[in-house]
Amino acid sequence: MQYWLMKSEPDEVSIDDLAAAKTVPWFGVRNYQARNFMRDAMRIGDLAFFYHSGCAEPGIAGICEVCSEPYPDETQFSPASPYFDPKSEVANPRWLLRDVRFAHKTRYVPLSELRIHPELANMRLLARGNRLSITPVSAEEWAFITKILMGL
DNA sequence: GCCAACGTTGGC
DNA sequence: GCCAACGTTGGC
Repeated sequence: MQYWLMKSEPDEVSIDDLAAAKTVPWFGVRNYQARNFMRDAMRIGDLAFFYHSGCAEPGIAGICEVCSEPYPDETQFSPASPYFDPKSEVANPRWLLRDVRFAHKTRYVPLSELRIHPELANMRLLARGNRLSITPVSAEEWAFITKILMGL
């Protein structure tokens, strides 16, 4: 069992959108490292913090659960999509994704609050220059953040 | 809108 | 395989 943090722009898919849809494909990832996490490292049942990025106050908005095996991201083949990749072939898709299922909406924990805690100093999300949209979360970090969520 | 940091591309 | 140029991410 591995833990993750997955970034989504709330204008595109927010935690409320996920709650309404129950399950969504994690489309639009166009970074090989993030793709490899989805393709190779994730397992069904893994839990992830659902993080709002690219908004006024970025932060953790909820928890979701990985609920499918990897399969091709349809948007890579759709010329109308901003995620269209003309170099990807249907027979050999470049971009794979997994479905995630809504688990909980949590208290909103802003990035600025995460940065305060020395316990989270080594969190991948907080590393200087980090741009990965999917990052692993250690069991210790997961437990600490979960405690923060319940404690306040 | 700015810009630091990083990833990708492509010429050599 | 190097690396400069370019594009993107994402916080501020």
